[in-house]
Amino acid sequence: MLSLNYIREHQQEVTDRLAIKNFDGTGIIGRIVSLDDQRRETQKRLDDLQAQSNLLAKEIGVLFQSGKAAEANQLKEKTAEIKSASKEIDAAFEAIKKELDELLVRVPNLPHSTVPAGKTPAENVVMLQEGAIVPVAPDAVPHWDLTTKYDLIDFITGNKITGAGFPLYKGKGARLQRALINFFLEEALKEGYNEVQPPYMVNAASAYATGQLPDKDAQMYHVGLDDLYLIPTAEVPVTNIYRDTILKVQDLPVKNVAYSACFRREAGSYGKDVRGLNRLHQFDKVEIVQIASAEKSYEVLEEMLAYVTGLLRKLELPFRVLKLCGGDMSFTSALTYDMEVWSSAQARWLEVSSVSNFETFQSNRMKLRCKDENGKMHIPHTLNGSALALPRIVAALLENNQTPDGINIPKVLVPYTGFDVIN
RNA sequence: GGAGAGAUGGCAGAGCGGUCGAUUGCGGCGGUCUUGAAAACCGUUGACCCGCAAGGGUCCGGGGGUUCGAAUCCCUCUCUCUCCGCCA
Repeated sequence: MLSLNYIREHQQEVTDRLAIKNFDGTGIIGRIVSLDDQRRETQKRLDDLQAQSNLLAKEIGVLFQSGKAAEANQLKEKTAEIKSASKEIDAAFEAIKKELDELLVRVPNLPHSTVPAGKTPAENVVMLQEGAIVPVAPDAVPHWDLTTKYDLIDFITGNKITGAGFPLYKGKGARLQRALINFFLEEALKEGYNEVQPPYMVNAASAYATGQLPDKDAQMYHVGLDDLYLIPTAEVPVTNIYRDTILKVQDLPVKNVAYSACFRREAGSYGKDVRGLNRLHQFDKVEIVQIASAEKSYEVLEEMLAYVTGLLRKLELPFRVLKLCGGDMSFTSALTYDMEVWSSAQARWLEVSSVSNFETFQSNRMKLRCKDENGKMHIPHTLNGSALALPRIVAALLENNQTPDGINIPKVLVPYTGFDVIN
């Protein structure tokens, strides 16, 4: 979330920048500032009463100990008055704080100054496009036919076991998944990331901290009996490692990588978007997460971007990099790059990665801070990116590499798959 | 799932109704000594909120209660440990 002080001191700027994200902040920002004014004033009154009461309690203690019970009892009456007065003010104080918190967590992050305005994905800016988009043979088929032809993925049985969006990977399909996960993890290790295996369910506090709650609660699966959420991405548990912690500034940047299954309800999706592997309720992803100093975070973002595009090159996939426009950015992000690969048989771009800088938005929510050599506190920036999400990579690999004799596996993956062709 | 014990500062660990934000040890930081280091010795060392400051307030797992006053008493939740049961 945004810091209250920043909102107070830059009301107009905040409202203007939120507008780039298509968020109308005119009402809510004013309300937040006025609530904060009330909060400060109420707290002052409460603190003063409390100070009086503390003083009296001490006096009473001294009187009792020196045997002056009558005087002590006289003072007690005074404290009763203070008590009932502070009770009322305290109730008001709590109500103010509650409303303030509820509003504050609903304000999106501010977009970086370079974020282009725009309302729809069509207004995202193409930063880079690489790899030849070679037209495939006229008889090329989309991946959902290839997975059936080579018995790689059984959507029907997945449907029976669970429902739509929960595919069953089989044989070389399953092995290809495992190979990709290993490849992505090994590459991240070479890049200096520390591997972690996080829980796949998180509590509400964690989901709030990274910004999935309260904004996107309908996107997550919720386990009602235990009040836990299935993770929509490893970002949630991995970033929450650092919730309520104080890092040393010299330990930055912190670089973690995690493989996890991801679960998303994807309510409202339909049509060609959900065909085959294009959009699933359960999918696999390797996620990189960094915590960096405010000064370095945009360098780190570029470095993460370069790392992800490097993976796509190694997989020999044509790709492009988009800088998201305000309207297409997530609630939490200050700047996001999306990576898309070309899916030849569908003749469309598929998003396979999204790398973002959240600046202090998540750090503020989760009370993540770092201390410098002089003991001064700073708020570090959090960043993350998919490196990479599997299903659409698989879709593109299958479609782009299909030949009449089978599907060729990129050289770099062969040590991981143990086979170089699917036929 | 059953029985018991516990949750205090970076860590260990006192405190069990009043001057305790908290003894002490370790660790960290600064210094003395030393050619340098170690050892020894001295000092220092939590976070948050309001305030220009002085200062005030809050925090001893979370929430609630008793009391003039709670780290200390009561209730409740969560978590941890030990034993038993079950089990990948």
